[in-house]
Amino acid sequence: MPELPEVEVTRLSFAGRIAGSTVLSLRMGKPLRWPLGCEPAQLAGRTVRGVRRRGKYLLIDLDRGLLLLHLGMSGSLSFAKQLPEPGKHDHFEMVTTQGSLRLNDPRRFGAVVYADSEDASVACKLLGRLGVEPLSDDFDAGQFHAGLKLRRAAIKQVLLAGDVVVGVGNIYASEALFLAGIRPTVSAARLSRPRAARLHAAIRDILGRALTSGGSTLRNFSSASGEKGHFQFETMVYAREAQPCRVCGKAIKSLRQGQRSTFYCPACQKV
DNA sequence: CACGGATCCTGATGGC
DNA sequence: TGCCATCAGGATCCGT
Repeated sequence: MPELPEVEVTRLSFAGRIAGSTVLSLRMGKPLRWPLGCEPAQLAGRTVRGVRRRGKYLLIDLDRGLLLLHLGMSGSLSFAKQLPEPGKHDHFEMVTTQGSLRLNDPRRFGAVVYADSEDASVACKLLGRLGVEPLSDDFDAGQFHAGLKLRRAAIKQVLLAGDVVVGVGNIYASEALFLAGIRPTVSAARLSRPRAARLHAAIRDILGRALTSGGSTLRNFSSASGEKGHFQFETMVYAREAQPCRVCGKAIKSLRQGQRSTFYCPACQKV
């Protein structure tokens, strides 16, 4: 569910409310993708300084150490002064003096990992290979083009890999490529500079607009304060197979790339 | 070493 | 509240 916009919407929905709190207790449910990496009780008494985002990771800074949270495919957070009784898919909960933060993640592809610092090996392993932040000033069209030139794989898969640019998942990869008029199967290395520049602009545009719309809620995504996203109503190609293109009217097609479905307009998107 | 595939897990959906 | 196959927003690891 969560790509960059959903993760950022989540962050914005609780960062201000949890900042400055003191951790009272931590509870882990069924195993997530990786072990927590410390004894839960060890974190009691620490202060929450704030919440940052890097790619699709949320970084909860403590006065000593930090927690790295990933929502995987099906994760969502809730933060409230009082939360209802935990359900079967609630696998992490941190009670603080200002409220409780809970991860609900049916598929358990998500993760909560403690690191002593961002330089600790666990953190480096998870964050070290991440590409540039697409909504930051560091995301430069020229450098993006140079990065793509080194990759022969299909542009859609290079976007998903996250080592050139982070945060673009399966929905927004299809959407950005539609906006840029680029067929998802084109080799990244073969994109001309102007086409790479169009894609650069399209990624910023699509992620920015999705963020403004509160993200996409396909199944059950909501922010940590329970707000649903509504960008799913604005998609041009994603999950619209056989429906008419909103621009030219031709039927949207789908294909599989690396076990993921891709959607595109055969007329608007050029090889 | 860049790439493609298998893999982790549960739930929803649709065909039979 | 049938059974089975397929698919789902991610990303790491492994073999080539």
